[in-house]
Amino acid sequence: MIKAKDSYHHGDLRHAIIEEAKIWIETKDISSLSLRGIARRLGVSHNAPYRHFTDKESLLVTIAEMGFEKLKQWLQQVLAKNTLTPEEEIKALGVKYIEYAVSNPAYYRVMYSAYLSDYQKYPSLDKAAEESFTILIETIAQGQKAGVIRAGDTRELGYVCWSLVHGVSMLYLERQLRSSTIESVEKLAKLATAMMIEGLEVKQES
Amino acid sequence: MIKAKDSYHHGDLRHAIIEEAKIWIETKDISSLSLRGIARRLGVSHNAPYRHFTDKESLLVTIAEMGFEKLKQWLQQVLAKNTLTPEEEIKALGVKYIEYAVSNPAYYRVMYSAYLSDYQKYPSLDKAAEESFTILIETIAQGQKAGVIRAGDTRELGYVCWSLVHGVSMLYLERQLRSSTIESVEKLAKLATAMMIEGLEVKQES
DNA sequence: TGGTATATGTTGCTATTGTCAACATTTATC
DNA sequence: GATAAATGTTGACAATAGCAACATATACCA
Repeated sequence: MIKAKDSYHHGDLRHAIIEEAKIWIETKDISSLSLRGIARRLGVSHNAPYRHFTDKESLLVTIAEMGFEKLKQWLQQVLAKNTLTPEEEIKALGVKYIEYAVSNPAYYRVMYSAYLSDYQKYPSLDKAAEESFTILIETIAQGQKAGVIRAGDTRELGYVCWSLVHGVSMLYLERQLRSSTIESVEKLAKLATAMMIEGLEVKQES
Repeated sequence: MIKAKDSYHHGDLRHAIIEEAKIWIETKDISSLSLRGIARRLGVSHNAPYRHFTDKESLLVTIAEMGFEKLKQWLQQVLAKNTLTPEEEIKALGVKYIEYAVSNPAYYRVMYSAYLSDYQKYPSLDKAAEESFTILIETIAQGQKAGVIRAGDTRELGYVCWSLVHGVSMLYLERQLRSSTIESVEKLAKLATAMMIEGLEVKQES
């Protein structure tokens, strides 16, 4: 979205900056992202972005927050079905999580890219991240209450699940999984979550 | 290691640069790393590092390679015991992997920090990464041969294990696991690998 | 309707960085 | 001991983040 040549005001610069940043991060990478570069592409002056974001980091924080918001929505879609057992739900959440990361690489990279290691500095970002994690935690807790998921610190079990899907997502996005396609990640996601569930289930005495 | 004030040559600048970079990445973060900053701290001119590294990326590549070398050594220590069952071995590899990441944050961050997404560009780095992964793969393959680990694409099973331990490592290093200490990660590592093994084991008919 | 405050954009500046080229000094080699 | 190679320095340029001062459009209010 380039500024109309003759108008002084862009009209929706804030939004345009965010979109352009997402495209940049998706097609190039986050480390090369520059506010001036974005401004140039949008046909505005090099300082125009500073009217909408106090600095580069604040743009990234905004994008990360949007990303967590969207992730939360994706995960909530899984729960909305309301026809799944707790185990199926956890599995479906895991698969959905990876699908989200694969489908929204720019968001996911910003959310977890070490550029924002200090989440504490941004309470609203911290809250957004925690809220999407809470969806998983509560589902696990329900499974525990129903007696189908192993007892133990719910948050810790949640960390294990989260680590798994985060690992798959990151390794895929950073191209560490050799010659992997979207389809093969999808397959990997199903395998990984299926295996994880076995570790989560209550064991029968044999 | 600062240069002796009166000597023209540093003596071991290449090594000093690497060490300084590791300290920087450990105490600050990778995105703020600068060659000029390192040179300044070492008391040499801003261009001295270019006699040892063609550019900033090549320094990072060197560090990443060293990191994979060291990781390989850590993992091989587990196999060296030679007293474990395949399942125990896989579990121990997972725990060791996370211990490595936690104990060598600078290495681990450089190895997986998205600054080097193009591993293909650096064959020796690519090779080093693949070699440490191979240790896991071969252990899983042995377990499959022994009939204790589930059948299936060995590499894919390896990806699942790797994703899990990578996820734990990254989330810890990027401070996403709230109020977690080294001890709590250690505990998390054991739980995660124990759960993973249950997903890997061959199922008895019940 | 007109006038002023506010939001939004621009221009120009400084400091920092990566990197190149040219030059200096030391060390190695024959 | 002379010359080549390795290592370090100085000085440049371009790009970037971000500040300050200024310009223009828009919103709002009497």
